[in-house]
Amino acid sequence: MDRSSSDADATRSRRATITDVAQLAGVSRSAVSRVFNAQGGISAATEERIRDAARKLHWTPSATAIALRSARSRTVGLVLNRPGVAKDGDPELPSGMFTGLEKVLARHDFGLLLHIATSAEHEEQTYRRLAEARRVDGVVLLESRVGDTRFELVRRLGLPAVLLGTPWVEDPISYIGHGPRGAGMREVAEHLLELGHRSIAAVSGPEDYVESSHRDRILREVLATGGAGLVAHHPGPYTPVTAAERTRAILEQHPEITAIVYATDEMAIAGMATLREHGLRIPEDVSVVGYNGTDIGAWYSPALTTVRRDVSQRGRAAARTLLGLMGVTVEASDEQVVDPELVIRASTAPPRGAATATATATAG
Amino acid sequence: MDRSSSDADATRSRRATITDVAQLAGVSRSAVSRVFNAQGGISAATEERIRDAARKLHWTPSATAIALRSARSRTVGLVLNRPGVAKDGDPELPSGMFTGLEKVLARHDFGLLLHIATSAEHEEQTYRRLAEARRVDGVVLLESRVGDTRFELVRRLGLPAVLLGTPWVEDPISYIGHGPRGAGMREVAEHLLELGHRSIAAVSGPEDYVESSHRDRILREVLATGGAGLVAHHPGPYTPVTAAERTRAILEQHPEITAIVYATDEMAIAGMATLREHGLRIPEDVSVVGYNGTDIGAWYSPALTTVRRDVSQRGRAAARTLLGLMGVTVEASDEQVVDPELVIRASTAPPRGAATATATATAG
DNA sequence: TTGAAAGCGCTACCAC
DNA sequence: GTGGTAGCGCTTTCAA
Repeated sequence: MDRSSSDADATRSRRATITDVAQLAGVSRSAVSRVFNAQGGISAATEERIRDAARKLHWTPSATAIALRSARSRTVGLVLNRPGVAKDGDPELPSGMFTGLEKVLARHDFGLLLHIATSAEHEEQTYRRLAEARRVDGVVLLESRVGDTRFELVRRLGLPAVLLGTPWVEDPISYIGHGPRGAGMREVAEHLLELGHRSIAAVSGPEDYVESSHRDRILREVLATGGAGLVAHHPGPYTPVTAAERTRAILEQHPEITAIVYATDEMAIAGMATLREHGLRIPEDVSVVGYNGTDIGAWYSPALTTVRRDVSQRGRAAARTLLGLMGVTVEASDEQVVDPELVIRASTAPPRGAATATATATAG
Repeated sequence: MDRSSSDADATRSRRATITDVAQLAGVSRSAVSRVFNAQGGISAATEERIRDAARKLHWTPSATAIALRSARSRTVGLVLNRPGVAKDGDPELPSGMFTGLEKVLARHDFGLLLHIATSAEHEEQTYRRLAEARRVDGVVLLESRVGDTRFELVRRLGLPAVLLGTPWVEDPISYIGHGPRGAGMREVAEHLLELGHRSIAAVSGPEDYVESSHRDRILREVLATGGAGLVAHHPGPYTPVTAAERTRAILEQHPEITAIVYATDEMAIAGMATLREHGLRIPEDVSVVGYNGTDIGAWYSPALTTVRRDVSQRGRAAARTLLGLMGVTVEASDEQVVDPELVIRASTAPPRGAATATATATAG
């Protein structure tokens, strides 16, 4: 092969760099840089020539070079802890949240790096690696846990972080809390009280999840205030299978309950199947409430009463906060924080033979 | 503030670089580099000193610097097209797939960069940006469409890519196909035929999705072979709401149908609600089949017959292929490709008054 | 077995 | 307004 003729090819195939653009435009590299960083101090004519050259060469500044130069990767990390992956369970990704996060990050030209850890150690190691290799400028923390060591960890690593949830103890970390009103559980409790329920069970999330235990606490408190009791409380993983098991346990130990509150819609659906197996009708014999409805419960029969949250909005808020922490000037948002909303459908009704408290309670 | 004393602080707080490690170990930077790249040619004693120094300084090579130096970012991009985001629908992320992808990528120290586009143009622009800014070394393409322009695009951009699906036309792109057997639809069709169904409807995915149309084609062919007909075919988006609407349309125009095949479990659940509204019982009056069961259908009443696929495995396969394309030596996998599996549950049964073909058909 | 030095693509400081 | 140049943290010849 003729070596000299391949030169042209090489030149053509190699990705353009700022030097190529400068050359084509007949200016220095600094000039090109200035144009693309909107620093001014370049005449309109020159700028035009430079932009032309860049366009012709399909040139865009190399993210990598900029990252090295500025010591910022313009990337945010997200580590999901999904032990289930090991046995190939289906670790549902909180998609609404991703959407919200990504939307805001992309607008500021930040990328979202996704990692999935399969154990606590693996998780910690992942954060450590991301930080030490300087692959990310900050991280989003999900699923706040009791005894969570991640806040301390990211602090030690010097990694800006935002928690989507509420820390288990007072902590200087930035967070998007689940709100003071029990993330909608107050409304759930009041709804059940109004219907006349007095013996209620909860099939909730893991005990060491801050939000889950917060939801339980509010539920218990509000029920107590209304003269009712949370007579059975079964925390556990967010899986339908175990929800079915826990439902069975409740029916054996507390046949008197007239309503069950589940931690997710999927769990509620599994629970309803179990209730049916035991010959119980919904809502005539037992009322059922889900959580975080992705509308799937609406199609169930009976349609599932649930709590709906705008997780996408929470994602957006987290992204804005994190960008701020990383020193990016982010537009002030006039976005209202939307409270969780109780969606009353057909799976809740007054218990059998209850004095219908509804009439009096609803007045007002 | 005493300027000279702050020097020590600065030294301490600044992240360590390879130079710091070299200095502490009393060697040159090249020596450090060689140790961490397992290039050999370094005496055991020196290596020990270097590793000690690195440990003491918490030093890990900067991913950014390596990226610049090697012109590879060790990152893979994934662009999801979810127009629904605009109206804040819930664009479900194929979580199993992510898990599979990430698992293999992480093992090779590759990151997964997630982007969500809200339109075809936005999508194309995203790929372009990722490529031109050299943020990724390759991309994973999802949801193969008829008339898909992405293969051509990534080729022009010089971006290694793997498609999770089958290209709409013969194309040199690497792909993890949906398999020759109709992604499980052959089994669905045979199952319905055996039960004795002859008038069947399909509420399927978008017409321009390759996999969806492939599934429909196989369904139609196998049914025809068995002397049955796909009398109604309603493609559309993967949303429960429209599935309900399409179910209504089918009932009006083709009251004779005895089975409906849905594109997803969620759509099937919405469809079943609609069937019930019309006073039809499942499976006595109409049999229903879902797809891609995330087990949620198992808890429905009646439990939903569906097709189960190991999407996580497909994700792993895609990651391996892509890594190969990017020049990473990836361990040969002995992982078997698992065929989609028909999961027969309670939502399918012989049609009313059908000669039970089951006995004869199943024999063998 | 080890070190010196060039250079990856870019920005920012300092000249002119 | 514009150009020259040092240097971000690393790898990789080439020499010793």
